[in-house]
Amino acid sequence: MESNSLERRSLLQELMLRGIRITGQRKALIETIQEADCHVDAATLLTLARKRDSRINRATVYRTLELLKKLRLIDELDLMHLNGEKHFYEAKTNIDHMHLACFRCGRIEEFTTPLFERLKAEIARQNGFHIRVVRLEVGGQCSKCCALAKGCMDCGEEACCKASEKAAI
Amino acid sequence: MESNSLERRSLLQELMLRGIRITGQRKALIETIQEADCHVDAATLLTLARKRDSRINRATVYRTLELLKKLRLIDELDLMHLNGEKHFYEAKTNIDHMHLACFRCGRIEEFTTPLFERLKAEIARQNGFHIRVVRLEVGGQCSKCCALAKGCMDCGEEACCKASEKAAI
DNA sequence: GAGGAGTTGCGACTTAGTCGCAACTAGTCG
DNA sequence: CGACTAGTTGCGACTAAGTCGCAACTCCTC
Repeated sequence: MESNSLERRSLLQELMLRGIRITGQRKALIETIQEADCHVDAATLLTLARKRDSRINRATVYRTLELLKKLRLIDELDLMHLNGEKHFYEAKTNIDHMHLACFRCGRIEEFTTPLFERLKAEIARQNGFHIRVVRLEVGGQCSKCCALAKGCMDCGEEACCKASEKAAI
Repeated sequence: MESNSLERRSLLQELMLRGIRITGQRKALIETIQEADCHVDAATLLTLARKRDSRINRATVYRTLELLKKLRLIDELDLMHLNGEKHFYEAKTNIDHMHLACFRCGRIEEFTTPLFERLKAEIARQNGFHIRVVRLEVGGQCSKCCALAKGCMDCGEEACCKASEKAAI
């Protein structure tokens, strides 16, 4: 049975299943990541998690993120450096998805298509590569901004969104 | 006519065509990027470029990379943070390609397939998104390392490469 | 060859992320 | 229950990537 919506797993449960020690700090951090409505960076995560457990230290944030990354429970993103050099984190979803970052309004869209899975399969097959993590990030201009600007910001005057429509046929 | 090999353009020529001033520093940096046989990070780029023009300053490296990125003449990569937090740069190719980073031996493979272009087209069409940059990075274990290790490092004892083969059918 | 817009070097600064070590604690075992 | 200990944390100092303002310089045009 397939679902089109992205499901995120319960990180805490996964940790316990793997026999990893649950500390107050880890609990607070994980809950913060899971209940955040958007992608959080390390600094924001620290601030938010401190509301749950004021003891949390910056080093613990990085160490916990490292742990969760290694266990493949979270994904690390750059979001095309829309907001400087920081990294963003999100709980992994049942199927991989890509991120579309609008350089104009800064909005991040998540998108998934069966083609992505097919592409991954082809990568694995053609290169004999065992895939552990995939990161597909797209930067450009979202549909709303294209409509607003009647074309694309970075191409100057030209209505280059039309070109991309053509290319999509 | 399609070619399967990745062609990189002459960055210097592109700059001139766009009426951008060619300075000694920019020339040295661009030549360094184009003649590097692998992906270079900012610090390495500085060191290498100084062999051509000793005046070059660190700030100029970052400013030039920024310029080339904005003009879409180079791509910026993380290579899955295989080597810490630095970014890597390469001259854009005629068709987009993805990077496969082996967590075991550290090798970077470049890979291209028509499926990637189809995926980009689908992203553009389904979301009305005008794509400016795409970055697809894959981390895992390359075929050589899978063969050597008779399975996959990060899955422990299990021969998880077989699982990925199965998934690729 | 002169003029000026654009570029650069310098150096101080910011911010992300790391590390060693002593103190603490979650979970286990008796 | 209470003690034990491997694993985790806080602290604080550190590294490394990247940025910025400003004065000096230089590429390009005329």
